[in-house]
Amino acid sequence: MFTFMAITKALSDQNRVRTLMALKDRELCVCQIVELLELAPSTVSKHMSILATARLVENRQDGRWRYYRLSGDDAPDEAQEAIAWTSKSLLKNKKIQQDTKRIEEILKLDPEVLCRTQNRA
Amino acid sequence: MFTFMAITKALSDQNRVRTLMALKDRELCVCQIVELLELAPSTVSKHMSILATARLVENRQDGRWRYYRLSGDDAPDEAQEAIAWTSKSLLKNKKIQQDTKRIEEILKLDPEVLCRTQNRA
DNA sequence: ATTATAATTCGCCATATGGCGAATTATCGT
DNA sequence: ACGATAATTCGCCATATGGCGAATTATAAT
Repeated sequence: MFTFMAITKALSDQNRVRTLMALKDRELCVCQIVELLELAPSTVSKHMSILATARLVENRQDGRWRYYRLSGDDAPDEAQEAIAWTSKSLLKNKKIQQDTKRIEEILKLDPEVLCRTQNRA
Repeated sequence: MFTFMAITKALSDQNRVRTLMALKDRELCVCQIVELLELAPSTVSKHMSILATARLVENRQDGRWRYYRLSGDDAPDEAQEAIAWTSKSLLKNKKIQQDTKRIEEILKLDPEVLCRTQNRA
């Protein structure tokens, strides 16, 4: 029950769902997600930790960057099925498709340059 | 997106999820759900309206009683799949199984008597 | 070593949410 | 018609949540 509720709570915020869908075909580092959602890095970080606690995403560290990706076979069945259900439900969604296009633009940018401007007060 | 978020928000509360699972094999009137969750009728009513807005449940009126049931084929695919995913995820869950037993007891009681005590201040 | 910087953690604020009881609405039984 | 009553709506309160900026941590580059 705890696992299941962690998943539904994680999915109950639109920005977290957008993030999850953004990770469908690729991994992204935090500053790329910041760019997509247009939120403060601290906010995105909190969102990612909620998604990670629900086992919907995993991450790897590469130097100063941390890359997030959708969880794979090692995640609980509930989480994998949640991802599948979410993907299926939102595949044709307009906002998600817009995000996909936006991500393509973001990926063209140099991450060095992208992050540079975000973390300053 | 709005439809999807309505569903995930509806599922993000444990009492609403318990209610949904309680409706798996039968319809229940509000006072029976009150008895199961041990919440005030007004609280349960609010929960039911959130579930109904998400199209996860439907209801019919029978005199003074209103019976809620899981949505069927007329509900959006997303809702039907949400119900299926939730059921599958929680089928073996202990708390849900306890609820099922409790409901069997509640169904033995006369609804007239059951409701009588609930709505008084 | 020192500086720069990607990400997280912390402290705070505004709003959303879940809970209750009182009041209201609608239906049933007399 | 009138009182009883199942359910909802309303008004309120306490807590949870999502947001930000400042401070902290950890790594990279000089």
